[in-house]
Amino acid sequence: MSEKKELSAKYNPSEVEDKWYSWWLEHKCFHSEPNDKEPYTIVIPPPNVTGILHMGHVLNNTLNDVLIRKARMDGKNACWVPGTDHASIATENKVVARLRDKGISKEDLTREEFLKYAWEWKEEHGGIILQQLRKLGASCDWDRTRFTMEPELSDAVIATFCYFYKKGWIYRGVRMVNWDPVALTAISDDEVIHKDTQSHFYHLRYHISDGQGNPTDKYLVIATTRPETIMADSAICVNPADERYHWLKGKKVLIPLINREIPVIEDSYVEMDFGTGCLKVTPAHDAHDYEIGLRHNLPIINIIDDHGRLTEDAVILVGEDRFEARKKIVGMLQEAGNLEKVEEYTSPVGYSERTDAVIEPKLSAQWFLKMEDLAAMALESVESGKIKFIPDKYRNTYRHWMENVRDWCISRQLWWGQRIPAYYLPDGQMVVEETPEKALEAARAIDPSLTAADLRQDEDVLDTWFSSWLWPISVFDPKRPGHPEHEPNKDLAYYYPTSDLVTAPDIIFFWVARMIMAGGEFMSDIPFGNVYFTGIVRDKLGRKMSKTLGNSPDPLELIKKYGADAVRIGMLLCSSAGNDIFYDESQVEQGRNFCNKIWNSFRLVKGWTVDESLEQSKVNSIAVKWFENKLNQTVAQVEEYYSKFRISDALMAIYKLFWDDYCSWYLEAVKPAYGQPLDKATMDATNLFLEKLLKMIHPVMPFISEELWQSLADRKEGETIMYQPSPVAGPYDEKYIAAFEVVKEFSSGIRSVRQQKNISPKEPLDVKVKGDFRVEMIPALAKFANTGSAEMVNDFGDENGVTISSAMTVSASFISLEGRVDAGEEIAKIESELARLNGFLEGVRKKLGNEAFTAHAPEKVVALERKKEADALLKIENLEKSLNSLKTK
RNA sequence: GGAAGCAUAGCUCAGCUGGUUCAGAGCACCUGCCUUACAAGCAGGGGGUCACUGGUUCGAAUCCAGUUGUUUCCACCA
Repeated sequence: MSEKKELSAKYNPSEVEDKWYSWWLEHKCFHSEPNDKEPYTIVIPPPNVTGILHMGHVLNNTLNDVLIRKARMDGKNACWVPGTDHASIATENKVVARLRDKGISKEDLTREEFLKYAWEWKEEHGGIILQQLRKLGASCDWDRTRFTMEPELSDAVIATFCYFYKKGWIYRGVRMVNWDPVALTAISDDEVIHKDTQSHFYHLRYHISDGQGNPTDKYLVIATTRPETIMADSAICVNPADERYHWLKGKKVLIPLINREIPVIEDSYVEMDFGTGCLKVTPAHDAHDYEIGLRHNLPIINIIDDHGRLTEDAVILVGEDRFEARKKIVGMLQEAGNLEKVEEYTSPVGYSERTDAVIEPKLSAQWFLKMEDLAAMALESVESGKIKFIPDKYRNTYRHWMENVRDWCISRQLWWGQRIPAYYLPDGQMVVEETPEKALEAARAIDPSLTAADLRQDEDVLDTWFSSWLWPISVFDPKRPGHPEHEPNKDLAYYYPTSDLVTAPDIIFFWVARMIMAGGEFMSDIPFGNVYFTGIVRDKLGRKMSKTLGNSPDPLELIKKYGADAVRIGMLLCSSAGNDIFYDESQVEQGRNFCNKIWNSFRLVKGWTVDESLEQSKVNSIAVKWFENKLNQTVAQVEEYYSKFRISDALMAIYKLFWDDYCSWYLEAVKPAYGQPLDKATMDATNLFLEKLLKMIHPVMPFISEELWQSLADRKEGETIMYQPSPVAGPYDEKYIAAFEVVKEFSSGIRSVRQQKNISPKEPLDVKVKGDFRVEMIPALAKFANTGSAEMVNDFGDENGVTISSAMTVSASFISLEGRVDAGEEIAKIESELARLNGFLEGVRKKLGNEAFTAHAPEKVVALERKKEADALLKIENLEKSLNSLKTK
């Protein structure tokens, strides 16, 4: 890597990124094996196998990579396990859509044929996202890549199902589920999104029956948004306290159009002041109605099929789509005189998160996992502080959910996923076993005459989260889930529990909580120590990034344009934990500029020559000493930020250290005149500083740091910055740093005077300094501000022969510039400063004069006030002298 | 409807157990500069009643209450 090449004035990331990523892979830099070091483990939140990298992934994986690279440099055995999720609904949808394009309908295929297509498609298109992560610089241990549906992990899922079934926690039940008529599956409550939807409120007349099934003139009015379901009505319900409807007691009414007779019942569920106070009860198509139906033993009449079409049982409009049927039935009701009025109405309607179809409440047989005990344990893990959430506020959300948890519907009516290992005997009995062989064995224990062909396996597959919740365990040892008696293998014993989890808050229940449950159940231990919740990436206007809005940039394009390091910086700069990220390309631009700055600082130093005979100048010695202190101070600060997961603060501290302190002050201080050599001590110090700085930026900017680190010195074969120890914070002298700060401020002040007075930076200025200013710092001031003579004086004023024409103060130091300025202007300036100071002094004195203050406030605070008073007095005194000397001129 | 969080410069956010880190940072902005590392740069500069109203306190951006705005989560009325 040491070929001498002219370095370009601009950093070119694309040249170095691929080079180093392949180099890292070649040298197995990302691979981890258990050893005697402390492990640091992260499992990736597995992206959908068919997913494409978006900005959310960029944020999440950048944070993961920063943590893992930092841990690696801190000497831990860092292991980041990558992988993908089979995402049953999303993937099956994609496969179905793909087949449709080919003119093939899922219904025409057998399960086996469909799965063959799905696997083919997965092999072809799956895992693209993992390739994309490499572009970002993710240092995953690719040898450990897992897929939630690979055979071993599927076995783990099946074993887990059997385990809980045998424990009695998995049961089959008829429940009102959220049916997605497009995906043709039930989805969990959490996957339903309620959106306010503009619809209509139809007021319908139900005539009272004469007892013979004939309508009378009397009628009641119900209000509904779903008139197409009236054929499924089982009753009309009113509140027993509603006096308006007491006359209805014991009456029967007729369903319009089909004239079926249904009873009027009473239930306090009905709100008297909502709608008309009469509710049509449709147990098959509404969750609440179902509950009422159960209470009152009402028949369940299902008139909507899986596709959302009306069935034979509807009597009318058979075969029509539910929304078509709604339109038509409204016309029919109107014609029949049953439509009293129609109101505009906005109500929340459930949509499928995956397909955006309107959810149809549907009664069906589903599998459930009891949550009570699992949730109690998972809640305790967080409440007790064993697992920390960052930011802490998510504990509230978590607690609320855990205390109100409902049983988990784990079955999905899909093919892509782990098929439920329940086998039905011809007589309807059921056995649950891990393999068909074991199932047959169990079945034969019931009926010895049975053969494999007699058993019918359940058609449903398991919810994808039922495999993801095992992830922190199964990626290491898939034999453990479902078999807590199985001795953990070497990997699991070493890497579990993992260290930190970085994920988005919207899957806190889907995934985070359930991993905690699985960990507790199968490992008797938490799955991770810290959970860092990222925000949601939004655009500048605060909108969620989405495909339909087209406001989501393609991360790969960004990487191509700005470089991966720049994209990482851009993402991190605006990401405090748990807050949403307002993404703006200008942040990535800032990242790119930073890369370029680093690059050029390297170019500068690289161009210097050393003259070993040269003594180190005073300026250089000051600069080296100062920067060493400053560096140590910043390292300590950065470590503290990391320990609190304040990644963007850590980055900003490093950014300022590199750019402001190192480039703008340190390098400017030691920079030799053009073509001049540098002394060896300073050169060595500079290289050492650069080396430390590169190590500090490596976790956030892996590529440029490796590139420059490799060219900074001759490296041994296979050496990489990835495994260099993080800089350790040495002691630092805060007073020295503060003294240098005064130099910086005076330098800025003098530059400012130059600009105002149009004095060229090349023209030396004479200055006098008084006060706390450290004499030894004068050479630094001279270099920064180009002072001709700079000397310390005891006092300003004519008696010392010093003419004051411009004065400034920094802390308790004063500086004067001679004969450069208009006296009137200076007088005005000083007078306004005096006024400000006197006001300040007055405030301080008032405070000190307040007995309540001096009596109650801690001594330290009072002392501080007294110091403020003294400092102000000193400043005032000096300014007044300056003023006098100006006025006497 | 229930719960939680947030409100500080044009933007994004720091500001820990009230007091020199108290009004900050980065970006953006304005003014000079193509000064031999970098115009993706350098130097300088302006900008905020800390949402509002009360309270506690010697002292409040910070603690308490209320108001307004906002975000998220949960539940959902047919």
